[in-house]
Amino acid sequence: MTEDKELRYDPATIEEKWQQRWAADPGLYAAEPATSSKPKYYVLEMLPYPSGQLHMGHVRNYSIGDALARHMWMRGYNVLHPMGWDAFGLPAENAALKNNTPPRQWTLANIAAMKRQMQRLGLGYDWATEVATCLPDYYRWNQWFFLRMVEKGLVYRKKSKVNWCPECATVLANEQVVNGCCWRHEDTLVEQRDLEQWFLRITAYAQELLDGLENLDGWPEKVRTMQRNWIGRSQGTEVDFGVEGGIEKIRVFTTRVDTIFGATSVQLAPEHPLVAAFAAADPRLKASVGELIEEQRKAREAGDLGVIEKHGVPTGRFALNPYNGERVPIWVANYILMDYGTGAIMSVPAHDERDFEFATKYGIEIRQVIKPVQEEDGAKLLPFCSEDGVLINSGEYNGLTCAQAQKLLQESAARQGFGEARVIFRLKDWGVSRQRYWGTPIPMIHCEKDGLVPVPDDQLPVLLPDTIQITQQGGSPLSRVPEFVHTTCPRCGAPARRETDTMDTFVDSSWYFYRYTDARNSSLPFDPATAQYWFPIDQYIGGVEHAILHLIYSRFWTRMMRDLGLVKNDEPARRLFTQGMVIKDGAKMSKSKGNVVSPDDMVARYGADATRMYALFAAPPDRDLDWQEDGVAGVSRFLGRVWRLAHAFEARAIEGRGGSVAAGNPAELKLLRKLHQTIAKITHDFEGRWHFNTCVAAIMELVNEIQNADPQLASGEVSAPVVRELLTTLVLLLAPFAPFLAAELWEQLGGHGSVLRAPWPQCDPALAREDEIEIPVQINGKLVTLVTVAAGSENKTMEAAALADEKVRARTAGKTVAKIIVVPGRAVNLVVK
RNA sequence: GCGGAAGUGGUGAAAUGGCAAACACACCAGCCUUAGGAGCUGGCGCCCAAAAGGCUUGCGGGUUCAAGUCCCGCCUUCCGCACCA
Repeated sequence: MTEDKELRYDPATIEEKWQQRWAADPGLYAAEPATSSKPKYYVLEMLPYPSGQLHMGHVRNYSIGDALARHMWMRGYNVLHPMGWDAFGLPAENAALKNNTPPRQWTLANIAAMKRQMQRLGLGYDWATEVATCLPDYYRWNQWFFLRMVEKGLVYRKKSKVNWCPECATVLANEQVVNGCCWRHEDTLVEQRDLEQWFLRITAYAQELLDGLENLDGWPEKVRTMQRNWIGRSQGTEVDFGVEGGIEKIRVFTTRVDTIFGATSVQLAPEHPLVAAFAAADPRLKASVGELIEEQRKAREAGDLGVIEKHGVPTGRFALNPYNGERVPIWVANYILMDYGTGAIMSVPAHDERDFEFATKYGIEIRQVIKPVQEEDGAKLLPFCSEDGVLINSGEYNGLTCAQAQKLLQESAARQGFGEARVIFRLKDWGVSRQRYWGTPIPMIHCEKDGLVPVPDDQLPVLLPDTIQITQQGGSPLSRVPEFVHTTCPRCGAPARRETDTMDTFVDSSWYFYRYTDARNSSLPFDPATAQYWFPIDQYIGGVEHAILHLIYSRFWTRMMRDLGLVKNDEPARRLFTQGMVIKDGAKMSKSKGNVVSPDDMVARYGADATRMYALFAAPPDRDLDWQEDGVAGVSRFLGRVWRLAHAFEARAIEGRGGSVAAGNPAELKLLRKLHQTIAKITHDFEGRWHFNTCVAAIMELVNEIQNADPQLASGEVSAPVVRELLTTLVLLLAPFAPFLAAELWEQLGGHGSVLRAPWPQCDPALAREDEIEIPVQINGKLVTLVTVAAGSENKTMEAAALADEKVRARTAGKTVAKIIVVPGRAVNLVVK
């Protein structure tokens, strides 16, 4: 192939040209209305936070989604492929402080910059449905949903613990607490404060969210497991212990009521209300409890520093076991959590590891009440925590199995009114209050006379005031905007105050994908019929870091909307794909490590096609991807080869237009066979395996093969129609991965219309089929030689060919062939003695 | 500690239980030259001077005619969860 200036692959020029063409044709990536006769396909990538810069993780995420969307378009689907911005959140306020730029302005500028980057990458989104969650058009529906949930009893207010930085005088999110200190004031310890917070009753759906996971077989097992653990269903019994010399009861939760005759103490969480009551009359107890609370607080802040040493104090009071009246001491312990179960347990050291540890430390009696079914000699007997045993030392329950005893003890408690069977969840209600400016105002009004009054629908949206000075002062910034705060009570008309907290930004992302289906609706969040057409999402793609929060909130929100009659589906997404991280030099890209690769840089050096294609080629999409710039250069060189190949034979390809494609000689057959094998491979991968790395490799193999046949293509041995078929099909196969180059070559080869609407090539199995195959011959499982037989040969033929081989004969001479295994079309193995 | 994923050349990786290392990157040798981040040809797991041959998918067992792939045990790395009663 001769080198020529005009023949040099110049991605910048090509990509610039097509970016402009696509921008001028907004219908290209637009979905058809629900009346379309085509089958629908909704492919969605998680919307980004508009930080102002795409990172490589985004590029990878969107390259996967875009390849899929383009493929589905070519397969004739009505594709919805939208994009938007998760545009509320604290960084905008921090930027405002730092640069004195209003959050709104900062955010919108970032959105514009990132949108440009996406367009530069050639991502095929329908920008007509673009959503930015910080705009009133969007967040008014957050408020609308909030009001609907108020009506349904799914919203309530309660005091709750929050992270509080005394220096900033504001609430911090958990992720803003670093080593127990404020992220902006490294020497300032974060306090736990009780604040009135708004909660959404996600726990009302706990069981349903758990059950729904069973049917989500299009989701990774990993994500389902994480959600199952997060929801944390636990089945057990609540039992009331009496307090000696008092009328109070201590309600404990236990999953092992069968061990209750082994309860030798009752343990209370340091923040249990009864502890405060006991401590009121006992200054020493009060001081000790203060320590326990402090230990728990530290452990909570330390996060993953591990389990703290168990520590407790006796209260000097006694509890009464309701089953037998036994008197056991009441302790307060730092390993009991107030916000799980009832904040109190019965401690059974013989059959619980933690209780065992505690009782050993403090010399509390350890009384065995379960005898293992199989006694193992030598094994340490206690604590014995399995349920595989029978009861002893348990009065009338002796001899029962654990399961039998649990049932009878529950029934007995219910009958006598001191307990009942209970299911509890680890999942807690969703605290959505944020004392921040840049979020959705919570649409409630505080009236002295009427209390909490919802803002009427016709007064929505409650607009976020634009003119606000962001400062480091404490409390909700909105509380310092008088014109926002002062209003009148919708009920009585008296002067009243608006709620000044804003909503957690996870509210925004819980339902944004519904808005895409009807993004400009001004009377409802979206049209239910349109949503019903598009939902559930056929393929959702994003990082596994959202496995819990975003994806569980979304599942909750969908069910909540279902109960409002807005949607019919229970689940938002049929299939979920979690792509791997992009790493460099073995570590996650981060500013502090200085190993960040900028997408702009890659695009400027190698072009968008090469950058995207490398992101798909370097690893299977679900695995972590190690970014190596040499690899991008390699993909760019490959695209250059495609470019030159197409140009070298452009004239012949055009000449071949309309001619009949047939394999008239061995050279043509060889090329067409490879072509159809490649079609089959890539088509198959799009149907589920998604190994786009091997798809790109297959295209490279095809190009290598065509290039090797360069002389035959040039000489005319390969006919013009076959040349055309090879090149145009190559372009079609490339289109989901390198859309710019594909569009350019499609045009140059005289393809009709947009390559995006060209039909995806069909594999002709007859052409793809090899007529001769090489099969391995093994002796006792070890490879000896390869023999060539006709494809589809009988076992007998394969066996004969193997036995006729010289090497085989040499090695079997004088020995007995005991057995011959023929794997049809695959292998022959001789068992020789 | 519990749960999950993974461990294959110098590197990224490939391989429906049937030829381990496809496709690339890097490297080496050569060619070409308009000297480019270009193109072309060839080589490239390990042992052996080479050939012949042998060895090789974290380690150890097993199943099988046949194991990177299935089973059991162990080691390492990464990711979740972690006093949840």
